[in-house]
Amino acid sequence: MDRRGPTLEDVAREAGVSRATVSRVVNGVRNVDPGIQDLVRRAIERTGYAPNRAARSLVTRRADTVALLVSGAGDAFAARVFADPFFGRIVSGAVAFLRGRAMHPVLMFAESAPARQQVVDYLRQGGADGALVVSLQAADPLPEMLYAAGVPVVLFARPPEGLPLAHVDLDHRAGGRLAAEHLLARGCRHPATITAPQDLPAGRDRLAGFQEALTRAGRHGAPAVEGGFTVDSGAAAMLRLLDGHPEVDGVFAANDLMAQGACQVLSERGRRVPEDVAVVGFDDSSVAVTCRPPLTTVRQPVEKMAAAMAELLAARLQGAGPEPERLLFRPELVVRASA
Amino acid sequence: MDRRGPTLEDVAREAGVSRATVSRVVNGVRNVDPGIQDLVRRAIERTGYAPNRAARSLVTRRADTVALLVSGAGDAFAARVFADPFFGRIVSGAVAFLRGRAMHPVLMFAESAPARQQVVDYLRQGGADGALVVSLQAADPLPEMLYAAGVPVVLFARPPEGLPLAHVDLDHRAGGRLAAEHLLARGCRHPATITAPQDLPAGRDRLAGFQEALTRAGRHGAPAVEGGFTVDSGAAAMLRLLDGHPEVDGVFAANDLMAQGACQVLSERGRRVPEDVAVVGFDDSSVAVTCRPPLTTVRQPVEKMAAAMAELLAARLQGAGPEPERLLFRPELVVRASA
DNA sequence: ATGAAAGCGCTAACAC
DNA sequence: GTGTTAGCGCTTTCAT
Repeated sequence: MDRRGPTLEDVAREAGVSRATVSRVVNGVRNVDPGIQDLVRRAIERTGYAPNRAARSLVTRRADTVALLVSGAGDAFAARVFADPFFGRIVSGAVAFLRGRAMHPVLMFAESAPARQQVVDYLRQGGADGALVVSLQAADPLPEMLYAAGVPVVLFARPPEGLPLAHVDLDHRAGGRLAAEHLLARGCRHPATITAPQDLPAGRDRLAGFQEALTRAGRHGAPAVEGGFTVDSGAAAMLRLLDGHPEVDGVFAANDLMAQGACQVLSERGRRVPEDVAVVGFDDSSVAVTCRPPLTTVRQPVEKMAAAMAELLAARLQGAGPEPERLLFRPELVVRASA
Repeated sequence: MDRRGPTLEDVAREAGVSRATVSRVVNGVRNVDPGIQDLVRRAIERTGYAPNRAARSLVTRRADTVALLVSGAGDAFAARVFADPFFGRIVSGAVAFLRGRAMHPVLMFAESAPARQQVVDYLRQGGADGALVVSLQAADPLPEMLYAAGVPVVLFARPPEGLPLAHVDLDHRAGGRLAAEHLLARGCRHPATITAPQDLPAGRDRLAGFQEALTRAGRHGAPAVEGGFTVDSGAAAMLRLLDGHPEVDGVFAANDLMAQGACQVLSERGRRVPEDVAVVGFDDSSVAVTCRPPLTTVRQPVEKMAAAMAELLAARLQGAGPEPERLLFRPELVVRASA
């Protein structure tokens, strides 16, 4: 268990120079004679030297690590997160940016009060220099905790009211409009919607945008049933919609999983998609492709957004002004078979 | 950006004791007067002290962090990983064990050569004390690299030939047998299989177990087509099976995604599942539930296995003998509608 | 039971 | 261009 390896001192001795010189070579500082650089590099090779992170970060006050926090609640939280390709896209985007910046991305989960506390402690103790956080619940205490701890943070989605935190977000309202406009353009006369949980600002915005576009087209009061982002909740909502409004010929589901649930119910009830009822999803997740029929859906530029988060954080860590920034992204419609 | 907080020294001054005493309180060492403990705790409260990880780990030579490495290759690797609930279960299991052990789990991806190198460096530099690794490709260089770097490692699945690394694994052969026996018990007379990639030991074992059970029952030479773990590959394999062996009335797919693909093709070809063709999957992933019909499938006790991995690693870090251990787990059959 | 003091391995002034 | 040196904040003997 004694993994103590060679130190700078050892390399210095081996190369016949001082610790400082080796340090300069390791950190790529100029002002080192090319010949000596070579000497040192060979000594590093021979000794198998690897710098000690702890020692380095003790003096630089940086961990060169950023935490990617996925926050939410509930049992089997990780299982749910991993069932949703959405997070994969966020991770891909963030990781892509951080690599090459010599910043190690580490993913952590904050699914319960103790887990949250551990994560906050980890950051307060300097385990990472800052955090990118993706929050799944409306009233998530994590952003506030991180803010209070003075940890540099960038959020995916709007921060809770009153918290001045940097963030990136989608123009959800525009997304809702996109869906409505597409359904109308296809000739739907009785559009309805399966909404996201309405305690989420994003959920309210998608609904508002949808209604706004309908209103603008002279249609009022489209039926709306609230779902819970899962396939089952989408199926249940579709059943209620069908029972209460059998004339429905177009449905906007606030995410793809619910859209899939809706499609299943429709097909069980003998309604063809899209001929009898057109369905539009949201997210362009992988189920949009595997769903039968493949889903027409509103796509968020998630990777770009995640990369932007990472960039915002990096800038902040470099000492850019502390004013929290905000970046808003535009959704686009991906047309497939379902609408 | 200067997040320098209060130090042990500050707390000591505030409490009117020495650094050493504060350190003892923080680390829960006995032999500290209860009155003084209180004093110190209050001082910590007042100052908002948080120990500095770097300083601590510099002296203890431990990061109190373990890396959860997901290794594989390809574009949008993270996206693929996040589409598969399997990883969620691994993460859940490992995280559940590590919490409460005061070990921070950090998830990292090694999807390309540079990423692999970064991850290995991170560990060599003491960013984490050890690694739990889940490898997705047959010839993954990561385990070997970690072994060479002297990093304590526990693998999910069998290590490459000749590498003496601790690991947990499923008895895949038993899984294949379970599937075959179930199909036979249902009365299938013409069972076939869609296999996992045969360069994976697990893939070979599942097939071998399947064939073994059939042979034992007096049935030889069941048709087998190799798939690639995806829905599409399962669909393609099912097509080939149907074309070459129209009499097939039972299919064992080596994972649930392929089973789903098979079900889709069967239904498109007018075969009812399970009446005309029974289908058994593998993994008991979330698609097993959402699939129509829901899949009968071979379940791995993934959470238990992951927790065991973490436990093995923890033991190793505590200085347990360096002989790599191996733990083999038994699969079980989950019966749903498809077979 | 508590304190004093010696480093852990590294970077960054500061001399030369 | 290179070496010397002073810490970074903490744990841990060793005295007391």
